[in-house]
Order: sequence, then C-alpha cells, then structure tokens
Amino acid sequence: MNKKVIFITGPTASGKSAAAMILAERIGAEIISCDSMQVYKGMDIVTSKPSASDRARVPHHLLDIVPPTEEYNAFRYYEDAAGKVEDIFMRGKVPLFVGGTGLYVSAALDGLFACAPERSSLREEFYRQAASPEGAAALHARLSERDPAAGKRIHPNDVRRVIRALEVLVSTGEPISDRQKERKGLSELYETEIFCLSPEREELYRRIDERVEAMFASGLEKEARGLLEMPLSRTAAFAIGLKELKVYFEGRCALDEARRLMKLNTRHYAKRQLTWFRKDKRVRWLNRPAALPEEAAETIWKELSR
RNA sequence: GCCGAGGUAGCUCAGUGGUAGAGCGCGGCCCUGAAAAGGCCGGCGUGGGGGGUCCGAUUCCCUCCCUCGGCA
Repeated sequence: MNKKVIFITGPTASGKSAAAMILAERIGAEIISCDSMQVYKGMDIVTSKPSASDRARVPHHLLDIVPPTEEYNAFRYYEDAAGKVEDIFMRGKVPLFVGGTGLYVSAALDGLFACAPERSSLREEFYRQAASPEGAAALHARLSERDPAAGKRIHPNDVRRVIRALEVLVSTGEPISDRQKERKGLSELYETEIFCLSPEREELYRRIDERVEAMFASGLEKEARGLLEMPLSRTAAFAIGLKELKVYFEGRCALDEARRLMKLNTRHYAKRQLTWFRKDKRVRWLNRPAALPEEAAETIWKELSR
C-alpha cells in the first residue's frame, strides 16, 4: 500500500481529538498535532491539550516543544512536521495530523516558500512607518509599485501582510508573489487524505461555551496567572483565554466579561477556521455531531479502506 | 388608578412628514515565516396593535396593549 498521510481537521471543539484517538488506535497511527498554541509547554488547560492518558495510549508529536516565552511560527512548524512524518514512517506507523490551525495544515500539506526569514529590524522599521494612516498607505503604494500582484491581492489595511510582502521584497529582491509559487509539501510526496469535522453551527457554538466553562472548572485561572507572570512571547500571549484573563487580572474588566469574551472570540475563531477549510477542495467533510467521535472515526476508517 | 418616560434590527440605541441608520451580535470572504493572529464585505426590519389627518406617517393626532420609574 502507498504511504498515506492523514489529516483530521475542523474548527475548535468539533471533536477532532476524540475521533483521532479512536482512529489512531485502530490503524496504528501516531498523532502529529497541527495547532499553533499546543506547541507551548504549560499551556494545557487554555489549549485543551490532549490528556496525559491519551498521550500514553497514542504517541503525540509537536506538543510542548517550546516554552511559552519563545516565538514559534508557521515555518518552524513546516520544518518540524516534515521531520516527524519521516520518523513515523520509519517506525512503520501512519502519520495522522490532527488540529485546526489552517495555516499549519497548509504548511504541512503544501509547504511554505523558504529563503525569506523574518527580519525583525526591517519589520520594526516598517511598523513604525505604518503607525500613521498615511504611512500605512505609503507602504502599500510602495509594494504595489514593485509587486503589483501582491499589491492588488493584499488590502491596504492589512498592514501585517503588506509588511511581510515588503520584507520579502527588500530582503530577497524578489516579489513575494513569485516566491510563493515555490512550495513543496507532503502532498507531493505522499498520498494525503484530509477530513474536516463540521458539526451543526448551533451545536458547535454550544460546545464552545461548554468548553470554556470546563476550562474554568479545571483550573484555568490558576494556569493563566502562572503563565502571565512570565514574559510570554508575542505569539503565545495571543492565546484565547490568556489575552482575556490578562485584562481581568489587571482589574480592567469583570471575570464574567472575560469569560464572555473568551466564548465570543472562540466562536469567531471557529468561524474563520471553517472558511479556511472550505476553500480547500481536497477536504472531505464530515457533518457529524461532535458528540459522536466513534461515528466520525468509523466514517474515516471506511473512507480510507476503499 | 393617577403622573412621567419609553416601545425602531438578535441586543443597546440614533434619526426623519417622502417606506430607516450606528455599535455590538450574526453571516460570508481573504489569508504563504505573528495564523487562537491580521484584514475585507453584507442590514439581516410588518418602526407594539388599531384608527385618523395628509398626495404621502416610523415621524403629527386619538385609542388600546406592554415595559420602566414616581405617587397612591
């Protein structure tokens, strides 16, 4: 049989992990997390990281690989993930990617262009310019002039992307639009199967609310206090749950307000995840209730053995 | 029961004699080294019910219902 790499993705709280556990045990897979926040050590409750017992039953990779004081990003993920796949095949197991970070899924699947690492000095300079509306507009104009394709594609208000494109342009001398064509990911090396869990919207939102409540019940505040005492990296500090509780800890909002915002921000996030996966025509949709992971695992199993 | 304030979008509320907006929510979309981030687009409405004035009423008048506050 051809070497197959399997992906189980979907919005947060859609039941990915539970379905993945069942499938992994059934087919002898090892799980590679595809989550931009679960890479951080100590961020366990906020990220709903797989439990110790799940991790004892099935090997999990790319969890707890950096301290939350360190920056992690899509390119690091791309490199880390590729290595894991090799190892797992070497052991005669099946690599099973599980997670909902869209960019990381696509980085693993289709790759990212190399050779244009982030240049912080350049970036800072651009951000300084972008601080004023005229400055931001000027940056976009500058991009459009030298890389019309990128200028057209990237909205002037999307400062972050305007700057990344300029950074690539200035540091490599080539437009990001050209560079972006050079991608090489797992889909070119192996057969890949992508499944996306998608419960009814109403159920999903209800589960998100429940998940937030469950986090508080299992000690979220304590974990968050501990984490926020550290000099968190920019990336880790953006975790939903940390940013809202930080405001509460600083006395700038009530606990209920923080809790409400966590639920709201998570819903928005889930919605964006769905949009991301919808545009990938390779994904196979599983519109199953999240509460029935066995059913989802069963369906995936059947699809795989066809 | 009387007096006062008010009933407009899912919520909070603007506004106008020419069939209505804002914020939030909600929905859709974009995304290539911050991605749980960042950005774009969309009003989704029997204007509490009924009647009247008017060419025309959400707006003015009458009446009823409901909510809130005060007095009994």
